[in-house]
Amino acid sequence: MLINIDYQDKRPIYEQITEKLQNLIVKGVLAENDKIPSVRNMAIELSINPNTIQRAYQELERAGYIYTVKGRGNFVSPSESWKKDKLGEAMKDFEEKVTELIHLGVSGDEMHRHIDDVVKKEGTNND
Amino acid sequence: MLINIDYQDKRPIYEQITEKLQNLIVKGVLAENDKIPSVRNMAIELSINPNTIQRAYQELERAGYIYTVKGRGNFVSPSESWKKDKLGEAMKDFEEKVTELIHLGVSGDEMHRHIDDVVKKEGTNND
DNA sequence: TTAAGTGTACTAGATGTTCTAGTACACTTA
DNA sequence: TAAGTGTACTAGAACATCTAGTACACTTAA
Repeated sequence: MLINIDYQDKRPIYEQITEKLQNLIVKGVLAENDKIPSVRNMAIELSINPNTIQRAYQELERAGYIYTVKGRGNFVSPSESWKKDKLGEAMKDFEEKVTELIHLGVSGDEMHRHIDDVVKKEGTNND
Repeated sequence: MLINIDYQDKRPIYEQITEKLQNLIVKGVLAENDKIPSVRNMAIELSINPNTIQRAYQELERAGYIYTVKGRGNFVSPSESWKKDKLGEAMKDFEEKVTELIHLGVSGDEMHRHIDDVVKKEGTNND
């Protein structure tokens, strides 16, 4: 089971699928040009309507994370097509969070320490 | 006009109001025990239904940002009642963003520099 | 006491989104 | 040709959002 749906989550199903596949791609779990499950297979696997999967795949294609070949299936795009956008977004979110933490009284030093912790943890886990 | 509504925004109106008032409180624009506009006044000011404002205020009260006195109005809660929760949330989001940036190939040093930039900028602007 | 302003609760209905259901068609591959 | 694929369309159920209107209890000040 590649992904799973949280029915407690208030967000629409297609958005959950979009986000989870995006994460798998960004984190490298799904490699470039990997084939992802077909609309129909994924629908059966998750017990939801194929149209809902299709919508998720359309969003992913629009955002550059996958590309579609009619009659063959959907495949993971090379990172060049999404990395730049994703990086811009993530950097903006990052700065917003830093601003928020400052207003909540967190010092720059404390944030520096947290970053080092995460870097150390992530460095040992993967890649 | 304390806040304004973005009708292009896909999120519901009551959520926009909740978020914007939350920001005003966190950033200290609205001080502790300040009275915020009444449900009816805010509804007139924003040209929307009073019920929608009421819902936003209910969310804010539930989250501890304001307190309600029947017959008198709504007031900004002292920061003790929300600061801890908000800090926990913000710290979790922060670490998630750091993780994401690592996967996108951003180094810890680069993040450190960004933090210092934001700290410098925010330090000169307010408080 | 009275009037104005406040929060709260409720019903009803319009609107838009999400999701399902079903069907159909064009393409690729074996 | 058959199986598997993406795509497009209509129709309707279910749900959340928002508006509209009404009513009631409370606080404050005239």
